[in-house]
Amino acid sequence: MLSTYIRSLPTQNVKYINKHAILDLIRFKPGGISRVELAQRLSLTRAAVTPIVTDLIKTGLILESRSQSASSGRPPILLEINARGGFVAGIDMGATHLTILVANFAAQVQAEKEIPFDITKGPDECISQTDRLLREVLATLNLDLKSLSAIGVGVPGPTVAEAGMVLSPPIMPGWDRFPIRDTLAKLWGCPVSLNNDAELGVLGEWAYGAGRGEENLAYIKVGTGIGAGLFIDGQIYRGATGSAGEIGHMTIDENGPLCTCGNRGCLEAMAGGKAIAVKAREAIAQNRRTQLAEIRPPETITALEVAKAAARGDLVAQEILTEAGNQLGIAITSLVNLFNPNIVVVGGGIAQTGDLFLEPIRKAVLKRSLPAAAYAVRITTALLGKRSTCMGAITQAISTALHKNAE
Amino acid sequence: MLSTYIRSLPTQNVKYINKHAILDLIRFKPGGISRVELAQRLSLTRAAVTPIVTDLIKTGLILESRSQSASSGRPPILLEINARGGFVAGIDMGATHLTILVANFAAQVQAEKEIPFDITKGPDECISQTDRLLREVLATLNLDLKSLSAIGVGVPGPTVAEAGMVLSPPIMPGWDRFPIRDTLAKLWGCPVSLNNDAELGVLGEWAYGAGRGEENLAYIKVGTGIGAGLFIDGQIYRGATGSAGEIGHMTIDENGPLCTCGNRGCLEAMAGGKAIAVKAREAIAQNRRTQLAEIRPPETITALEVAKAAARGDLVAQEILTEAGNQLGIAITSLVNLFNPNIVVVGGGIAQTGDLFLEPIRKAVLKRSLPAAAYAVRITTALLGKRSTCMGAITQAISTALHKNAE
DNA sequence: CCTAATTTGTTAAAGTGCTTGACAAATTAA
DNA sequence: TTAATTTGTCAAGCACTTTAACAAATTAGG
Repeated sequence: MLSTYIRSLPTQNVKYINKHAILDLIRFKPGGISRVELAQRLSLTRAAVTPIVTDLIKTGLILESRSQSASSGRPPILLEINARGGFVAGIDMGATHLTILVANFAAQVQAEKEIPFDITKGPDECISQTDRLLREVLATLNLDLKSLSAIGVGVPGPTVAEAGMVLSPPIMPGWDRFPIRDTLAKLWGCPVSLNNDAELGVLGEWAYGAGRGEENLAYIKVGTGIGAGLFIDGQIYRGATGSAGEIGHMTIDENGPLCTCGNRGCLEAMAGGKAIAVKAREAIAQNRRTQLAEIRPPETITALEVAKAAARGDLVAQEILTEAGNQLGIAITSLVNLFNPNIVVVGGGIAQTGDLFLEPIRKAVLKRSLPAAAYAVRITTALLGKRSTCMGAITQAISTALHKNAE
Repeated sequence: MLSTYIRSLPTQNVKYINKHAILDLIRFKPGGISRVELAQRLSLTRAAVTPIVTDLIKTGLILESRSQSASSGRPPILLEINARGGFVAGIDMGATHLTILVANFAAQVQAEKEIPFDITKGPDECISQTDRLLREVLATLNLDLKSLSAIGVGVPGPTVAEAGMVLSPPIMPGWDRFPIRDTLAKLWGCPVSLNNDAELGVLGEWAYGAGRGEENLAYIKVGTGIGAGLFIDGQIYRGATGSAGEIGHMTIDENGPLCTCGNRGCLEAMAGGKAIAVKAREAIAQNRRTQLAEIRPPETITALEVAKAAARGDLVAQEILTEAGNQLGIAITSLVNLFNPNIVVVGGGIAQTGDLFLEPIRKAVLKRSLPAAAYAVRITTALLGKRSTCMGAITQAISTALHKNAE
């Protein structure tokens, strides 16, 4: 039992809670769900579900759709989110790229744009660049800002979601305590939510990706930095100060290379995007035979190009990736031992190389984790690819929009 | 928002839920709590609390007690658990020690006994030994098994709480899938709950120890093995298969000493009780000047004696503990970065050395963790000392007893 | 010492929103 | 066509809350 549910139920809220539970169940059930199934899943009676559903239909949030009857008996009426209810935007402000997605309330992507970006240029320039791109994307759909019901934003730093800002971010100079959410909300005139990119990554993969419906999942974002997002029991887990999942500065080798954080042998300094690029340049300097040597000047080599070369069969590139995968595997082992998740989703540009990168991770976990945890965990690449964070932002935004409209 | 509370509220249950929430709030508020405060904390009205409290008093689960009025106005009537409601037992089956506590429903310890123990002797012998000790403890109180309402048991291995057994435990040969809970429940004729010792450790420290009322806490048990228990949002966090918190086999040094699990440089192999004893023997073999050399034969030196010698000022012993603390610090850093807890409670025999062991841990965390997480986390020794696990078992048992009586 | 102010706890009426049980609707099977 | 089956709706009843008024027990102040 160990209840400790210091949680109560004023009757005022019970319809509210049931209504939102029904709404979420409809949202995250692909292909629609009937009233009967809603009742079963929520331990309610059909009679209790009916008026709530009627209410949601009247508000225009959900729609009825016919279904092919599977068994005998009256065929169920399927319920699904009204895609035409409105639009939301999801924005991924990465370290080196800015991605914006516009989707409808059913999370169907309507338009997408990505441009190079430099988060270190600070709030002023970055925000005006983001503003321009958002307007551009909207223009392609003949929409304007007024047609957006909510916007979700992801940034590569530890966020305080309630305050809408980042706190001492290692790779976002100039952004510390800048009121990001409020500035954007004022600029765009609609509700904005701000979250860490890895946190949104888990949310996206949980809602529409590889971790659909899992109870405990971790999302590892391998980019310039390395971060993890944790999802526990239907919620993003943020920890005491919102910095949970900071896997990037886990010590892998006490005598390893110097990290930007001042310590030695951090995961990020050994297997992050920059580290991979550095290793490629070192290989070239050692005159090793690799396609990467053709890139001129060598300073422009990025981790993504190493990944592409590896996919084409370049042995040196493959070796570099395997090594990085192995080191990431050590960190993920710790995560698996501590968190014991159902699934670990690896995302970020490099992860799209697939098994080449994943196999060393799987091997490390199988070798080092407790058997019970190691056999239970599935390790896969992000189903949403580089869109994980954006889709998480969109999930957030749709949450805001739907639950506001449901009152 | 990000509700995703796929949780519903049939009205049948609402009184049930409020009743149990009130009961738990009374349990875990030291010194009693008034109806008004209950109402405030649960967002209910006083009028809703009154009949529930009346009900609990009638059942004999709680009592009213006068309070000195603090401010003007009618003084509140404080409510507390009826200590005379009954008795429970908490049993800590450790690797080398067996501890049994008997307490009343207010978690006040009535009797305690500890004997040397060897979990590797398997279920048959261990259970009959435990049975004997329990009867002994009860005899000192003039009680018998019939007077116990519930019993909580902790074991040093990964448990499946619902099944009441352990799964592939590394240090419990012969116990794999043995129906521990059901065997004991039949033997003793009362409800038994089975949990991992570190999990019960967090629960104990959260309920009555150093982590009282914290939202996120981790308890690190340093004994023969090293394990962590995680407490999140009012609940023990168990993960997908119940093996969350397995910190003992985190890799600290890829080239370190061989661990019983087959890998190299696991935390347990470097900073666990056995590793500390081995280091002490090595120091003696090197003829270093230490009080530990007086122990004959050297094979009998234990980690606890190293800790005692360190407390008396023995420099070699202090050096060994500092080194272990440093290595534990590396692992705790990973935990802090991943979990971002409010507090980390270090327990187990060695931890009682206090700051000598804790300072290197604090230093490592401050140096290596993200500033936001490092400054937020408090690192302390277990307030309940070696009783943490037993008190967790008692907390469990009282939960079972109270919530069953409340229907 | 007495009254006002304040806070706690109780009670009855009203209201919310569930369940129960009966029934209508829409299909397949025979 | 009828029976069986399953889905969805409706009205009555009921559980449990809130609202609002009041009783109780104290302190503060004249």
